[in-house]
Amino acid sequence: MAETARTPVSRPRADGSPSDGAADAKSRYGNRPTMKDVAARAGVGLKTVSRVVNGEPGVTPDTERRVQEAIDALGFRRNDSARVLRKGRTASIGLVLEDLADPFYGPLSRAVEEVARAHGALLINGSSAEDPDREQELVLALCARRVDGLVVIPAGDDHRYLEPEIAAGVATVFVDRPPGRIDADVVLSDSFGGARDGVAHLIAHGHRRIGFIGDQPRIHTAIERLRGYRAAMAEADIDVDESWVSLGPTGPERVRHATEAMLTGPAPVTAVFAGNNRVTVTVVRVLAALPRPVALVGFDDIELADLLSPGVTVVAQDAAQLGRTAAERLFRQLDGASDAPERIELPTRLITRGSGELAPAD
Amino acid sequence: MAETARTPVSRPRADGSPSDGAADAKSRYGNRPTMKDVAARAGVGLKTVSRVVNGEPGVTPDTERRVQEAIDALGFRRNDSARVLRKGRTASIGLVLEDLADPFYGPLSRAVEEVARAHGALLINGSSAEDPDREQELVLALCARRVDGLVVIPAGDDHRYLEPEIAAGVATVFVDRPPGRIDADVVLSDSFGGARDGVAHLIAHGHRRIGFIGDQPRIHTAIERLRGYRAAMAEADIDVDESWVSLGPTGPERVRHATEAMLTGPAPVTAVFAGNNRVTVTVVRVLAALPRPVALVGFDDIELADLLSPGVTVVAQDAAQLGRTAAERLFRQLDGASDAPERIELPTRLITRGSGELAPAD
DNA sequence: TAGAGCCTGGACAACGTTGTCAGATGCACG
DNA sequence: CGTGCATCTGACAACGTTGTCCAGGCTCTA
Repeated sequence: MAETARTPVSRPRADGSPSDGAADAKSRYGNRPTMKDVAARAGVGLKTVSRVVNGEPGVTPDTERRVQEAIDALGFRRNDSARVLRKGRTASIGLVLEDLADPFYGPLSRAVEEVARAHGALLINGSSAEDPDREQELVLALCARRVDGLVVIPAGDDHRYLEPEIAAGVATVFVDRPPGRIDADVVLSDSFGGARDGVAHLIAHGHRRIGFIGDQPRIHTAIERLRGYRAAMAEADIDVDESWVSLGPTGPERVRHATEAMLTGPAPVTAVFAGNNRVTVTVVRVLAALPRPVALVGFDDIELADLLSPGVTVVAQDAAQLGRTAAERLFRQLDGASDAPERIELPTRLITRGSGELAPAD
Repeated sequence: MAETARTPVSRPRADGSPSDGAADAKSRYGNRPTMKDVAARAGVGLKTVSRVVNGEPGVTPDTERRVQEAIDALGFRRNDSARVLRKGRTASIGLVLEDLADPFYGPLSRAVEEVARAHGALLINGSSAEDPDREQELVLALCARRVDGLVVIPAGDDHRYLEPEIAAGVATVFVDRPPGRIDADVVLSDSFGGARDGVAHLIAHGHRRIGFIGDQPRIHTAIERLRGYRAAMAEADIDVDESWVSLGPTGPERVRHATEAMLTGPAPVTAVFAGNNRVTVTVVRVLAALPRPVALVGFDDIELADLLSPGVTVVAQDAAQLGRTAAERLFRQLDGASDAPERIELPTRLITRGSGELAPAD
């Protein structure tokens, strides 16, 4: 399976230097040349090299050429760590999300990256795996790196640990879910409204026994979407049988069981509202194996939803727009705007494809 | 759409300090406390604070408590930029890929992150958008940050620009595609073998006129998969009509036209081999609209492929394993291993779901 | 009780860069 | 030929941290 190439290549450490015991800082980046080295080689002062490297004015073309030659000859590259220490801005921002492998976060992450790039900043990101402790650990690690700003999709519900950081000037924007116990900018999708519209859509197609399967109640969007569900039901004067509602982890097993339970319970549902993309995927699988059709509306769009039969009707949110909006807000903070924290809510969009328009089976 | 919260919050810069003209370094991180400040407040020496912060031995419990109190009171957080400068290791690695929003790269990126996390490193990533210049720009920016190592999914085909960096000790591993004109570790999927198997599968089901739609010929995997296609055809003694082969950008329009062209050409194909996930999705859409069934095997698995009718038969590669292997190899380099560069090729897996087992329509 | 040895704590330099400021150089002009 | 000015250059300190090394106080034993 694994074939080894033959050609050897020059490696660092290949010389006789002691492998690790190097005491004080020497030969640490494999002896990278510094501006001092460049200056010595070019026969100029340190600051002149700095000027050339940073394109500052006040260097004669001839001097500049000499410096440039020395840079090329030595393979010099400016050490941005030192630069950061001196200048105080790192030109990097941190993104903490739940799981990079979740297709919902790919476009969001990419959008944040694009905005960062437009502002000349790099993106450092990490996944919290929906674990509040890990979220905090990650956020604080990013703060220690002195990222200029943070975009956070919170896993926890208490962000007071961020207060000293924000006070110290770390720009912070929350996305997808609001922060807990602190006041900060946040960009959300309209979970409540989206869920209410989706459920109302099912009701409009004749359903009255409608199930709701959502994420863990710890998570803000789960609660909001459930609230939307209840609002739609109440508006239609339908009493919600609590066996129709299930919140919990979004792993396939739990969702499968929950779905099957409400399909076979005392008051079996004729339609299901799925609380997010992961739930939707599992519910689609369960429903596909059933003899009778059950209507479905899912929160979040999913790829290929249009090609299933029936196509999956969804309440779509624009992940890229969420990321873009948050990042832009972040850079506005960094550019010195000191508006009061704002809560921005983006609308959702109902996309009908068939599964939500099925009539009740009974 | 956007409702504004009322509550104001303490902002940095809210004080009377001049907004920007601050000359030399002062009040840059919003006046973050340093170890010196902590030391002064606790009435101890600078180094003692350092010891407490880093959990080094040699501090009496009483002193430690005093220091810890000062830290909490001031909201001190160690400045890792300075630490990096002093220590020479940044405990961060860079990941350059094509597009974070592509579902193929989500799990890969996540796997790299997990390995990095296990080694106490942060992940900085960026998208090259399949542009060689942008790849180089990103890679060099990461090198300037002094990342300890790089995982690169190359967009370009000449990586000599990395030679000085590698020589200077930046660990480097390429993934998914091999580097150009330099020798370095690389972790690949077996594109050739996978494509050959997939096409052979179609041939085994009676197809002889088989189309191949792939990515741009600049991209290594596209070439390898095409080579696999040709190998399978040759093994079955089938002459390839060049109208059956199409390489190019993987946007929906191009792929749609290419597919339609080979379905209606002089020697219309009865089956299509799709060169990657994006191509597959578009081809599925085109084929779904056709009256007669056309067989399809795609490279890369896609979500919900099992729920389409017919299910989509694919040659699956394990993106997470790709990322994990590369990252582990990277950290082995960082731990001082100085093996010769290796080329690791991971096997692919044919997953039959229906679309690849359709008989030829004519 | 004196000496040896251990433990704790702190002064200091260094990491590589950039801002400040003063010195050096060259040129034009009187 | 000397002065004044503008331009170019470099010495130096500082950013916040950690490694080295030594001083002082303590305990323990002979």
